[in-house]
This record gives sequence, structure tokens and C-alpha cells, in this order.
Amino acid sequence: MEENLVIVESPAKAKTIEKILGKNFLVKSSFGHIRDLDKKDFGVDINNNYQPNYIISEDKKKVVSDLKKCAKSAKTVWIASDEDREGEAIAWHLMEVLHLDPKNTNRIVFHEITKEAILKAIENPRLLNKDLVDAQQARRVLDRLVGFEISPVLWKKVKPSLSAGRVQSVAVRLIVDREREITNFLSVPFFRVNAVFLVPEKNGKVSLLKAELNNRFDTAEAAKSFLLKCKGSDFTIADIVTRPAKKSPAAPFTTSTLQQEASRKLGFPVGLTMSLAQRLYESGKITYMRTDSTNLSNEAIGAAKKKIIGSYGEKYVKIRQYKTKVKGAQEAHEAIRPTYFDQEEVEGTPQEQRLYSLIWKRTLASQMADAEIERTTVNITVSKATELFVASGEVLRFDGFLSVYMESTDDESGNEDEKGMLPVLSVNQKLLPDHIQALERFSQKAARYTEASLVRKLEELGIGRPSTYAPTITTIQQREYVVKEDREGVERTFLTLILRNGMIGEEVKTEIAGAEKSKLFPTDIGLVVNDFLVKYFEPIVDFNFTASVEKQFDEIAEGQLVWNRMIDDFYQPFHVKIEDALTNSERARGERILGQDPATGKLVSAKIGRFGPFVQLGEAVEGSDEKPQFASLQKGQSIETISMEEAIKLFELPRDLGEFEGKKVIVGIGRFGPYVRHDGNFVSLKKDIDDPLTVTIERAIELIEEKRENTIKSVIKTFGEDPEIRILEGRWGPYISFKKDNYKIKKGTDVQALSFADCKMIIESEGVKPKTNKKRGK
DNA sequence: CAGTGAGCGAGCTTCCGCTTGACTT
Repeated sequence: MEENLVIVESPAKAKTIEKILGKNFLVKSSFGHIRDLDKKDFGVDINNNYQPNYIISEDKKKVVSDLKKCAKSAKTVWIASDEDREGEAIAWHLMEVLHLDPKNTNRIVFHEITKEAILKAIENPRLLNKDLVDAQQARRVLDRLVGFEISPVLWKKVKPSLSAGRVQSVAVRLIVDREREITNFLSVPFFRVNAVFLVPEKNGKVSLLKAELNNRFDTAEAAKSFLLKCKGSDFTIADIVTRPAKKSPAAPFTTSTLQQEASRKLGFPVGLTMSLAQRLYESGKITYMRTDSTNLSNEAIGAAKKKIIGSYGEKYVKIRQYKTKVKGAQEAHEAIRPTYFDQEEVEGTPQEQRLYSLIWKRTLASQMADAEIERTTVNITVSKATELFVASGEVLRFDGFLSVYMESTDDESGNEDEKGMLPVLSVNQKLLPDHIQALERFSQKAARYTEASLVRKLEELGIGRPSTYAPTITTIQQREYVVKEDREGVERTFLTLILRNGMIGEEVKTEIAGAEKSKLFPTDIGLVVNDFLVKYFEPIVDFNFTASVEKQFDEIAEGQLVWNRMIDDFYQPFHVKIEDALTNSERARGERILGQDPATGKLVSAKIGRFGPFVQLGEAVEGSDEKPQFASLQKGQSIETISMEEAIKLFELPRDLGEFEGKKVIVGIGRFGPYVRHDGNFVSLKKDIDDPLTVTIERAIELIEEKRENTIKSVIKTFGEDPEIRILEGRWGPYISFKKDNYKIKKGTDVQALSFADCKMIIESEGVKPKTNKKRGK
């Protein structure tokens, strides 16, 4: 029996700490929170001062009974949950649930898992901070009130199973706002002028000097008249300025910056980054991966220093402590860093290795010297014009941290020229242009959010926590408020004017613009829900709502405000809004009238229905048999932006192609894309080859016959006893097909040897398949 | 599982933050 029981939040942490403390200490983990508000009956008693009703979560019952047992037999219990609001609440719940006696219970905290820090914590126990616990209760209750009162309004007024919340609804709003900003953006063309000069070198070779004009032109005429002036001009170097500059390394990783860099440099979605980091953490390779702190322990800094001196030399070292500047940071942990700096690489999957390497480099670089750069700017005058050409170059004098790591940016413009060394130049030197080019460019619309850039924005606004960034992104996609998609760009033309050998040439070129990869787009449901929330609950989806309640939580934590008073002040006006929305709002369908169909004069509109967004041609008239025509919107189309032409096209499907073998051939678009239907069978059209609007009967027959052939090929075995049982070759290998259901065959089975009886057994052992709801998981 | 776009109205859905599993696709 151990004398001391230490309780921490994470089991991996428990293992490490047990090693440090040695015998006499049993270290256990609570696996995070052990209790939460009851989900039935709201969990908060509105009429009794917002009394929370906590219950032990189903998956924590075992943990709790184990902890109870250990606590009973220990002389002293040390509660070492994190030193933040949530950690303090976990400590309090543990006290309550385990019935711990304050006399032999100590609350301790540390921010890093080092022997020094832990021993120091043991020497400085403190009492539970009930004010901090109350701040957490206020946070928890507020989130429950918001989520569980608004969501049911959405079920009634928009669609069942939807959700709203303090965090997720703002995340959606950011994406909706950005999309509308992009829709309304008017791209303006302008002309950028570049020159390439020829510079003779001493060795007889000629090198090129690229320069950009310090002025842009609004029209092709203005650009052209400037080129005309250049035609008879002298170009002279007016001055050369060389200035030293510095680049500093970025701070060590927090959860949010790790997600951003892994997205930019490695292309990982935030969920993947977190699960890889979890594995690295559990195997002891990195420190805790859910943190908002950029702090490194002294031990870590020492180890980094040693590694830098060993690999790069003394002058590459520069010890830095980074201040966390993010709103509402609670800093219960260290930054995300490698546990051992001498491990440049680790074992594991390629993805784990790449993420580890990123963390290793970033952390090491953070303790390295600035890079020293010499930046040279050359101004070149044009004798017949007032504008200047500017050439600039960079020379790296000392690489410093750059020898290890360089942070990436979200900038997608792609016009960051590689700035290299300039040729040897002197003031008053005359230059000969090889050519001067005016290029039509377009003002840039705002960039759509990626998962990672949305996380950055949320963090900036102080909304959400390191443990919730990735789950929030998942939630808003699961609710189908937002989709992550690639979109193809559109072709656009641009004009180039080029002056060479005294002649001005003109050429119209084309490029693809606006292509998107893995960006977040709002769906029609997302738009409708967002507009509904903005209309009836503006204060809640205000970008500053979290910041303002956080202020009040801080006051509670400081003992200056009573938590249920704060909640009451919030709830009274909030609940009035709920009632108002329930009684005064129309059902929200996001309806938009597109106008009159030019062919029939009937009304064309777009709205949300039971099965998603659709367009409608004509209206239902009472007493008349005539029904309106409906068609679902396709992927990438939106109620808000669909045009009359696009809508009319949708009504052209399904299309009757004619007959084949005496049965009708119909082409249409279904949930899985364009298809041909014939005699009850469906055949998908080939992506990028067939267009449902133009596909011919001949091509359709070709597809039907191709599918027949494939179906025959996929049959591995049939049985005379029952033709409905067949063994087929599918996408994931052989399987058994019986009536409408499919059954798995265990890996490694000799398929040819399966008998009719074997198959029947497999089918029976799986039983009748329950209908699973794929969308929601769980 | 592919077309639909109401109706009866039972019983269900839902929040944010702490933590890890046990899972198929």
C-alpha cells in the first residue's frame, strides 16, 4: 500500500511522474473530467439558482471506482490536475466524488514535467481555489444554456438535429461572412510594369537585372503610354542603398501554431495533426500537445543549447523566452517540444516522423541566433518619365536559425520573387533594357479559410481552447454547415504589353484563376442557420461575445462576482430572445426568387427542402392538377449564387433518351452523381467524360453493356442451391451477396473453397443488419 | 442507394472542455 496517491489528468503524464517520484507514490489519472452536467432534463435547474446537476459520465465509472479504492488506502492524496480553470474544476469534482478529506488532501500544480518542478510543487501544496471552480461552473452552465436552448429552436424552425453553440456558431459565421465578402468582391484590373536590364560584367558575360516600376496603371492605355515614354528614354542608376536586416525565429509550437504549420508545410488536416501528436506524446517523444503556452522549461532550454552548440557552434545559440500573446491563454503546460533534443529523428509512421521533425526543428530554431541579411535597393530613373524602376536583392550574411527552420505563410499570391544577389553596379551607371513588360493583374479577393487558418482566427478571437479546435472543425462539417472542398478555377484572359527592340507588342493570354484546394465553403443550410442566428441571437454570435463573458469569468475567479448572479444576468434577456424566436419567426427555408422562366413565364425559385437545396419551376395552385417541377442543386451550387440559366439547366434532367431492349433509358443526376437508368439498374456516367445534358443513347447503351460485362466478371462463385447467394469481387476484395445485403469474408479465407453451407453460416452469424446511420458516427 | 419536395406526430436530436480508447471504412 502506497502512502501517497497523486492524481493527474493524463495517463501518459502519470507514467512519467511515477518514475520521477519513485516508491511511496502511486500516480493515477482521472482521464480529464469525471463528471458533467446531466444531458437529460437540461442538467441545470433554472428555477433554483441555476443549480447544476452533475452525473458521473458512463465511460468514467470504472476510473472513479478505481480512484476511490486507491484514495481510501492512501494517507495523503495529492491532486495535480492542470493549473487552469478546467483543472481546478476537475480537482473539485474529485474532492466531491471521492469524498476526500481536506485535512489529508493537497492541491498541487506544476507547468512542466521535470523532477525539479514536481518536487517543488510537492513542497508547496495549496488549498482548492473555489472561486476558480465557480468560474468554470459559470462557463459550463452558460455553454449548456446557449447550446440546449438555441438548438431546439433550430429543430423547429429550420431542420431537426441541428445545433448552435457559443463556439461553433461563430466558426460558421466567419466562413459565411468570408464567402459573401468573396461573392460581392469586384476584381479590378491594373497593370504592373517590370523591366529586365542587361548588365555587362568584367569577365565579358552579361547578367540580368530585374526591376519593378514603383507605380501601377489602371488602364491599358496608361500602361502603353508609359512604355512609349520608355522607348526613347535613358535608364540611369540614381542610387544604391544597402541596409542590414534581421530575421528572427518563430516561437515554439502551441496547439494552434502546430496545426497551422502542419497544414501549410505538410498538408495535414488539423484532426490528423492532433492524432499524430497524440501518438508521439504517448510514446514519450514530445511534450503535451494541447497547450496555449510558448514557454520552455529551463531543462529544455539547456538541452536545446547543448544540441545547437554541438551541431552548429556557439555563435548559433541565442536563448529566448517567448511571451504568449493570445487572448485568454491559460498556460497550464509547456510549449509543444521534443522530449529529447538529441533525437533528431524518431521511429514511427512516415507521417509521425514528419510531424516530429517539424516540432524538433521549430523548437531548436526558437533558441537560435537571428539570421543576418543585407538588403540592397537600387533606384533606376527613366529620363522621359517621373516613375522609377526599383531592383532589390538580398544577401544572407549569417544564416543563424535559418539553417534549421523557416516558418511558412498563408500568402497564396505566389509572387514572392526569389530575391538573390545583384550584379555589381555603380551609381550613375547607364543601363540597357532587354525588354519592359506591362502585365495585367487583378486585385485579389480575400482568401477562403482552411481548417488551420480558421483555427488561427478563432484563437485570435479567444474562442475555443486547444482541446476543442479540431473537434469544432469536425462538428461544423458533420452538421453540414460547412464543406471542405476543392473547386476548379475559371479561365480568364489578361493583356500583356511588351517593349522590345523599340517595338511594342500586344498579346492576350489566358490563365486559370480562383482554383481552391481543401477550403471551407458554407452550405445552404449553413447560410440559412447563420442568418437565422444573426437575426434572432446577434449578441451570442457576436465575435466579441466570448471575450466579454471571459472577462466576467475572470471576475468570478477573482472573487468579485458571484457565478449564479452572472448567469442570471445573462439568462433573463437571453431567454426572452428564445421565446421571441419561437413565436415570431417564420420557418427558415432560405427561399430566393430567381425570376420568371423565359420559356413558360412560370416562377423559378430556390430553397431548402427535406432533402437539401432545390430549385422549383412553377407553383402549386389549389384545385389544379398541375404540379411544380423540382430539381436538386448540384455540388458546388448554392441558393445564394445560382443563376436563372443554371437553374433552367437543372430542370432538363432527368432526360428520356429513348428505348433499349424495349425498356426506357433515362439519364439523371442522383446522390452519387450523374447516372443512366435502364430496366431498374443504375450505371454511373464517367466523370469528366460524359455530360448528362448531352450524352447520347448510343453512349448510354455502351455504358450499360460495359457494366453488364463487369458484373459478370465480378462473380466468383454461385450455388445451385440458392441463386440469391453469390460470392462477388468488390472494391475491398471478395464478399458474399445475399438479397440486398453484403457480408464480409474474413481475411485469409480460401474463397474458392467456401461451400454453400459456409456462406449460409456467415450470413446467419452476422444476423439481420441493423440500419446504421453513417453520417453521425456513434 | 439513385425518382422525393405533405400528411399523422412518437421519440429523438443539441452545448464546450478535460481526457483516451475501440472501432470500421
